[in-house]
Amino acid sequence: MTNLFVRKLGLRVTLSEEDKKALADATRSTMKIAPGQDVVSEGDRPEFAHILLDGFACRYRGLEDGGRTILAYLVPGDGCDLHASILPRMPHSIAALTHCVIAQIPYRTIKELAAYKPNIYLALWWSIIVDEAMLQELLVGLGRRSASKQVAHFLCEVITRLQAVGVASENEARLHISQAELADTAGLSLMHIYRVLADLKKSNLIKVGQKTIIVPDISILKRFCGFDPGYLYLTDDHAFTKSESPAALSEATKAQYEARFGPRMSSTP
Amino acid sequence: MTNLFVRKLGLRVTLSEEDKKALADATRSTMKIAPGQDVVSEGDRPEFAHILLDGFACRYRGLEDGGRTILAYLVPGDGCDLHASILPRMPHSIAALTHCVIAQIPYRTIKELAAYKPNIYLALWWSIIVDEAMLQELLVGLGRRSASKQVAHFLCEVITRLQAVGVASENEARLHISQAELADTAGLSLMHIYRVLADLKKSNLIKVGQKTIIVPDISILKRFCGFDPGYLYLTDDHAFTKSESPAALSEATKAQYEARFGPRMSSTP
DNA sequence: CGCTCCCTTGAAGCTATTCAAGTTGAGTGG
DNA sequence: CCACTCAACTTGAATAGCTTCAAGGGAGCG
Repeated sequence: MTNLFVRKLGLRVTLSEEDKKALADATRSTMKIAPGQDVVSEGDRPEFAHILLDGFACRYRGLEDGGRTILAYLVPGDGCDLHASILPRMPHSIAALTHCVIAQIPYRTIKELAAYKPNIYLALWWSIIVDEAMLQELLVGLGRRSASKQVAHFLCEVITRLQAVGVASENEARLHISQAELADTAGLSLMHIYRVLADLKKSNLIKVGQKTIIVPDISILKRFCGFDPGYLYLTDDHAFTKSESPAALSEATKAQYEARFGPRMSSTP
Repeated sequence: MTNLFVRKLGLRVTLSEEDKKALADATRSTMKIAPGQDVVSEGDRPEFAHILLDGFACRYRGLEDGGRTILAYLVPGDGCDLHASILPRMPHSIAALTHCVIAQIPYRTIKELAAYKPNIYLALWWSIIVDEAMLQELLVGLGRRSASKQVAHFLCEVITRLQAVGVASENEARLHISQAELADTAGLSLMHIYRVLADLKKSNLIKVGQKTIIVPDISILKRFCGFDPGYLYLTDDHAFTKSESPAALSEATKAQYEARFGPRMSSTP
């Protein structure tokens, strides 16, 4: 019944069985996307939110010169465009990097869930915040870290997120990312990425194959680039938020809502 | 009664008089911050949201080596940390760059406003989205644009945002930013920023003074770097969102929810 | 008047890009 | 199963872009 999306949201907010069921229901209708295909394209009018249930995808912006900048990688359980519903058109595209299974949810449903289920509202809020935090981390690294540490840091981030949903093992990880994709992410040229990867390979931090990067020992890579996963909020450091909010807020919000708009049922006699 | 914060939120969502009053009330208590001082520091426990009502500030992350990366500039009317309430501690600092007037709002109040007032909820949502969009734009530029266009683009963004709240004129703009601050934003060295600015100066696109950059003709600068302000959502391109959402949402959502999950009140007899 | 912070200047050196070939590997059709 | 093809990876050399180091000048502030 529960899928990776539900599991991921549940990492940061305590969801009731009812919440979980509602989310699982909403993500029931899925579709398959082939590698390289767009799930959503820049300029589309947003109607459905997309949830990546299996595979590996990215959020990117096309550029005038034909290139692209990858803004984020999406791992199973991630929302692709959860918070775009109020926009007149999509500001970025989503592309599948491997074979993907994707659930579609009409934005109406998202809005309903957010409006009536405070825990889900909170969980969605978390997901925006973490998205923004990842962007910030990328930005900080881009300016300040050396290219090889930046690439290593990025790999650590993706691996950590994969581990959080149970898709990567503790020690070794294998990512299906091409060097061209990495170049589009880091804002470096393909050539330079190649040389950076060659260095990392020489230091035995990674192994490289066709569209594949293998990290034999993740903890060593983390030490190399000083990776601190705090900004992903995948652990229970923020537990006080978890305990403070869900039950308390849901009752309070309900009461507040009714105070303002009148009782729900009785308003339509 | 209405201040720049209210005005700014009102750019993207139609606020009722009641909404405006509530927001104006919430931002009544203000404080002054001297240039260079932190308004909020990394690691603080979030209790109050801060709104910049006058002056110029930035959001930044400190680095191990003593440097910093500036993640965003804040202009009058901007929220500094509106959406951080659920975090256990602040992931970044806010610093005043000039003399600033700042309003404090307890996060409880924000949550209440968001819960009771759908328009305010929407307006806050917009502000997160635009924050993220600005980060994305920075990231795209950092990788792909030449240093001088990147700096020019950044200047255009800040000026456009100042114009939106009526703090900058149509033609000329004067920004109180030091070259060191620009360097921390663009992830470039101070020297290089200097040379980039020297180039822009030579092309008569800007004038440079002490902690001051003057743009004599903004439209020329925009043309130079191909600035498209769409991502700031300051115009009425997205007007359909404005009219569709506020009132409609609450009624429609209510009905939809009940159609889907059954009546609420009667489920607990 | 002297201090400090900021902007200005020059030169040397490293980092990343560009251009121009090659090589390898996976998938395809004969 | 083998040749063919295309995409991805590999290599080297030349160049542009950015950084670092070092040092001098000018504006504002006490």
